[in-house]
Amino acid sequence: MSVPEQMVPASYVVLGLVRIGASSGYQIKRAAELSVRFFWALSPTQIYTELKRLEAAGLIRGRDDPRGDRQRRTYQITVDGERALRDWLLSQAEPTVEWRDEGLLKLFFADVLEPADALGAIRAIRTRSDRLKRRFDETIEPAGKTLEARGEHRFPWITARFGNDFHTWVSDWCARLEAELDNEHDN
Amino acid sequence: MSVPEQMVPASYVVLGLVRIGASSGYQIKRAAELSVRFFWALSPTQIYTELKRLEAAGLIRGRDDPRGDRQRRTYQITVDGERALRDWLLSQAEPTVEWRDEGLLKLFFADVLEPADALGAIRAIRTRSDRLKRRFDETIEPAGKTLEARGEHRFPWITARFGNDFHTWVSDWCARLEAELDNEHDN
DNA sequence: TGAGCCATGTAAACGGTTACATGATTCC
DNA sequence: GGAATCATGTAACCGTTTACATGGCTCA
Repeated sequence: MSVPEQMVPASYVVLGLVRIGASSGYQIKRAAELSVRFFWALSPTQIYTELKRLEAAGLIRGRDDPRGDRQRRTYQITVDGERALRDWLLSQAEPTVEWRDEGLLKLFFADVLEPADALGAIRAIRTRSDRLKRRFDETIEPAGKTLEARGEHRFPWITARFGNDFHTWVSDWCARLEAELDNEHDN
Repeated sequence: MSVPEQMVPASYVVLGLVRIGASSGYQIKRAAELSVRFFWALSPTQIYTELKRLEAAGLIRGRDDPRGDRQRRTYQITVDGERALRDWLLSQAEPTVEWRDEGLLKLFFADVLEPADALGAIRAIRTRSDRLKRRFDETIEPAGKTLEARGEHRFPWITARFGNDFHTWVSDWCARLEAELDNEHDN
């Protein structure tokens, strides 16, 4: 207990998902897929190693909880874990952000291309956001809404709305730029 | 030449920046800081190793070009390099995107906090975007505008406007949400 | 009976960052 | 004379992904 342990944001994702009800590694994997994966991706490998580290640090407590002959280990957050989660949530340092977008990279270098192909670079970003927006409409927002309707948590839905609104905004921004450049070409 | 070599997006950033006029590693570092760094960060280490790899692959050609006694190596893109850059720009695969945002993560878990502290999580995202928007206003957009005014490239400016508009949008989205939640609290 | 999901991991590789080192030039 | 900038790198580490492996359960 009170083992300091180096915590990275991914640690808090796993800790937080255990806190709000995902008890096994597999459940965390599925919950992440329906929620945080668009602004913090987690691989199964990472989830299982993080669970072991959190348990060693005393922030979660695990027990073997098989379903028939199928092995399973479930976890719950400890008092130390609650405190660690709150401390992180309340920490005043500017939250880190990292964005790696091949689409914007291609847009940046689009001067190298013919005008028609440069337009393709914009369209690629728009198409991608349209696809991702559909994911938010069809699965991520409904999942958040269900939680909210059950009176459990509201911020998962709010965050899903952010993702949805963001992709709508990107799509519109691209459409406006395409129209602008199209117009030039016609003159 | 025509060495296939494994190219990652970072390779194309370096190749592209050489293409549009940054000739030495240090110049690439500075150019990246004023342009692509917000949607694809590059460390100096990466730049110098990437330059060597690109040269070994025949995509750029380098020569020692010291300034006085101060060493310097400058590069220019080759015909193979031009083709590799165009092939990447024209590739039809959906452009990759990766977003890791500690701010949205904290928002997602904000149910754990008191309403007043949850509001702090939103404000943190807004404050960060306000700061980044200032960076776009003060340095990144002007740098792109200068290029455009000189009739060299227009897409660096367009991309800078995307970044600027994006942070404006995020800030507004957060302000609306804060107002919404504030209103609840008053009732 | 076989596909798909539930469930948990290990080993190796990968892309990228941090810390550090060196030395010249410019400009106040 | 000293700080800031120009200029290039190496070694070690870090977080994450990919590929792979194992096996049980569910349901058409």
